[in-house]
Amino acid sequence: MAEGSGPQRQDAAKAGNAERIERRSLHDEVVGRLRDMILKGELRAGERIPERVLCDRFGISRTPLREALKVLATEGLIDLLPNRGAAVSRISAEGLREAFQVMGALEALGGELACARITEAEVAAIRDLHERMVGHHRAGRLNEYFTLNQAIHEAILAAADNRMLAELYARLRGQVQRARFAANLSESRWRQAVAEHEEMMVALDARDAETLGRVMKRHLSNKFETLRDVVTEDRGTEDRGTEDRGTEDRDRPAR
Amino acid sequence: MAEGSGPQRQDAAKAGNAERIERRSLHDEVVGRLRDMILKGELRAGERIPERVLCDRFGISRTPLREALKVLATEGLIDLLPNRGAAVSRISAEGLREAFQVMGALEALGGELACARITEAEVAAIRDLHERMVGHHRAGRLNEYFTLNQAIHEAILAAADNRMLAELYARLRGQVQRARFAANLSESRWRQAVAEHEEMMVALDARDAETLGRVMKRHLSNKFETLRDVVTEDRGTEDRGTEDRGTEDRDRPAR
DNA sequence: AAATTGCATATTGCATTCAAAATGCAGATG
DNA sequence: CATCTGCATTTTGAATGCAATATGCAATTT
Repeated sequence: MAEGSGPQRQDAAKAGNAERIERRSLHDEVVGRLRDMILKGELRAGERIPERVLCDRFGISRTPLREALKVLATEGLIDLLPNRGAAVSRISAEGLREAFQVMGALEALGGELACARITEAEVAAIRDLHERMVGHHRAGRLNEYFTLNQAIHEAILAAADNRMLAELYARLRGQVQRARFAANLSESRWRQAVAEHEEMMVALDARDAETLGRVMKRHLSNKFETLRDVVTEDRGTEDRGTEDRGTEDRDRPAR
Repeated sequence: MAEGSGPQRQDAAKAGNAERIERRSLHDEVVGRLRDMILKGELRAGERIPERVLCDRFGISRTPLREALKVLATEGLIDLLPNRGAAVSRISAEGLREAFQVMGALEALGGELACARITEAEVAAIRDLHERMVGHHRAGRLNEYFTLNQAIHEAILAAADNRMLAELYARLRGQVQRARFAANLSESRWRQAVAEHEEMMVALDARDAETLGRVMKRHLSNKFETLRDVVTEDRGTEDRGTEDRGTEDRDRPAR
């Protein structure tokens, strides 16, 4: 999507296409792109982001970029230091705790609401996800486990039929996800998590809203406990091979 | 050193701001001002906001204004229509329900967390607020009742010691507040609300987190029920197709 | 006469430009 | 030798200008 040559965007000029023409404005595009970069760890926590660098990278002027930065600051992904530019926000252990508490409440709510509305088919789909997830656990496939784990939570939240809830949850999850706690997960914690998921399935089958909510909340709380041990030093980019520097220094633009 | 004021920043301090150093950037200032205007109803829901008008009103150029609009759009207070400007977002009955569900979960969480951390002095302060609130109820002073009511909820949330929670809650409350449900409150509903607050105090005194959370959640749910009746009566179920038919001056509850 | 089309105007999106603050460095000063 | 001060450079904050899209009106067509 990085047609970085010209600021002009001529999209979908072809006729006969009855589809909706995708006309995202530049700043919207930039918001999405930057958000991805931060969430994927391409921009590390604490890293300063000179406007010029991003302008060059995206091939746009500073105006839409600055608008995008304001949006991301509102979402909490970056910090805007007055007259000193933007920096990828660093999530503290304290902030992590707070986020997990809130996410726990939101998940619990999602579970409760889902119990009231979910269809048999949706439950069946979740059960399928669950069983495949358990299989991955037994086989020790952590990555696949996490993918399905997340899919299950998303499916429950989707069944809750509350856009605002889903949106807030997604935002918090985005912030938390940067901590990358996935890698480290002791066998006992993992077993515990799977056991909690079993409880969740039972409650969901019974449409027991209160129990489901309570279990999910506890589940999140335990998730945080797991994570807290890992974090304390919040830089955990394991899949980016580009870790070279020490703690925090901004890199030279090098252009 | 250089003389103080340049030709820039002509009437940034229009209202006689003799406060701290004007360290706030223009767009920040504008965000706050616009948010207030929307929350206070000076800009009505659905109203289009031409950039030029606001630029003239604030005496600034379009750049910081546009940055502010992006932020407010992220907060959900305005909608940004591509190439067609901004409009104050209209909260639907559906959105209201969703917001109250989420707020209920957040309040419940706040109550639970507060039970674990709150000090005796804080409880005493809340009890004082509560008793004064009950007095206002008995005397039929609705406005004073609402003020203290809000103060109580805020105090509990503050005791929860979770900034993220407080921030999210404040944002949702802002959105909901625009519906102006305060005015109408039947006697029976009012009594019920006070009774729920009594329950809350009991649970808080006992530091019974689970009960407090449950009660607060139910309290919010009932609050929504009250509000829903008012809203549906106010304007018929928010048909989203028609934007402005005779919108000269509707819903000004004249409080 | 109603609907459609073409043009003029207004508004938005983005780029560029200008001003102010911050940062870095060299020289002065104790 | 360490620290402070003044200047130059860099970077951010805000304003203006230009191109593209939308809106409104009038003339034309059926």
